[in-house]
Amino acid sequence: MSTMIDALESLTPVGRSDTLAQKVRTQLKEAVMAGRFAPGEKLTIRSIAGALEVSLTPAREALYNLASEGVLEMRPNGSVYVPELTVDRIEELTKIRVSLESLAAREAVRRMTDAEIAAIAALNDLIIARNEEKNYSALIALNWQFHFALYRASQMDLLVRMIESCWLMSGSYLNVIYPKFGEISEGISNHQQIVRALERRDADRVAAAITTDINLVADALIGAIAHRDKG
Amino acid sequence: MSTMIDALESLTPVGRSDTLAQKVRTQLKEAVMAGRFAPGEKLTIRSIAGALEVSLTPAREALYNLASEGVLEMRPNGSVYVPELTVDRIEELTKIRVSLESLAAREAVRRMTDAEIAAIAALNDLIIARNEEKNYSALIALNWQFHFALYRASQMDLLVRMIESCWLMSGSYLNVIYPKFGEISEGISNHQQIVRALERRDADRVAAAITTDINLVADALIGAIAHRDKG
DNA sequence: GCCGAAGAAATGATGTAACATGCAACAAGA
DNA sequence: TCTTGTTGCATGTTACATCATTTCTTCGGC
Repeated sequence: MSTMIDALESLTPVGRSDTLAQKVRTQLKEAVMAGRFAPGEKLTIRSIAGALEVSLTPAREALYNLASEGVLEMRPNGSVYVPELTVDRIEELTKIRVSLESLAAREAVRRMTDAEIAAIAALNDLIIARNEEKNYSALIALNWQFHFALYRASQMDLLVRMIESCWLMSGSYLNVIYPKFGEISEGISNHQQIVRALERRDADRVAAAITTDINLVADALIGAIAHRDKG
Repeated sequence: MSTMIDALESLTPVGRSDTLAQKVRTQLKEAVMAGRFAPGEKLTIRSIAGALEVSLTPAREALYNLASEGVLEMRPNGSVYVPELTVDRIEELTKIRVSLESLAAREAVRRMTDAEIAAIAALNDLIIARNEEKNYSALIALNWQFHFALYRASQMDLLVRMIESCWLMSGSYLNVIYPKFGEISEGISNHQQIVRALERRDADRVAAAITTDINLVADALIGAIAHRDKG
């Protein structure tokens, strides 16, 4: 009997084929985060519908959904644009992220199991490995997993959703700085600090290290923009 | 000639009538915040479309928009529900609000002009007056204006939007506690503290008073829920 | 009386057409 | 040449028809 239950539990939920709107949303999100759209580019409902070969309805829904999430920008006439990359915007986002992610980290420390901490430490080892291999696309994905494994441990769903929004909003910029940022040893050593502080369950140090992490990324981004605007 | 120009200048821009979707959104939002829907109630696209006499398209857009904002809750099958009022949810929202609104308040203190501070003080005087008159619906509206006049002074648009989301999410609960809460003198005296701290441009005290304000509301809400679940 | 299957109703998802609005190129007149 | 009015296209908005899925109802058998 127990084997049956195990078998059942091992089953992965049937690939609930997403709705078209969700598929469009996913594709758009990935395209934006990969920087495949030019900042300021106008995304019309019909152009998206045409490119992805769906009708206006799901295209519109995906577009407006991402706009309400802040990943895209909606102007008063209803047109949707790819947000511009400005220093002010990054600085604002950074302050918000520090605030929200520190909170999540502190709550996570209180509720985290040893197993969860070990899982995060393991993720960090993978990150170090990928960094040495200079496999930056894998590194970005692992970095996401590392941080959100921590935040999810806070057991605050709303908070995690808000942090995800922030990451999506800044995500389009991340690819601007890799691989440059990955090569900075500070980022890696700071991740080590997060893990160590977690193992000691020192909420203050975890929050401080998270803050450092966010600021390192922000500095790299602002540097990249300054470089771009100059050259 | 000058009279003609004066005539033009006297014209007021025509009130750009909102789209149907926006009107539906507004009505739904207000209904939710006024507590006119039962917690857990299912809101179908067709029922909304029928009640407001619009087609499915704007009804659907408004519903999904509010869901993505967290005001309403979307289940995996696409159905939209009015969120339940739980202690956990309120506690989570409270922590997030403290985090975000403290940040906004601190930034606001740094950038606020004397005129803006005076405007907020004036709003507070109005709040006191409405409270004495026991005009609680006006009080709720003024309280909103008071807080957001402060937050907007931070000049952080993204942050203000996020705070608005939090207020919308907790807004449906506010009417549960008024007028009970309004009669608590702590809320009023604490507002005084916010104004005083602003006038001294003491960021720490402003943030502390804001935190107190949020926690007072949260306590009142949790008390109301406990009372409801008991009786 | 309880359970389950077949059918019916409700509901969400999608496509398509018609409509309204805004914008830009273009033409006519001063 | 500059201004202004016009026209056509691009685009968002809304309604409606249709399909697929979920959910409810009902009825028959155990």
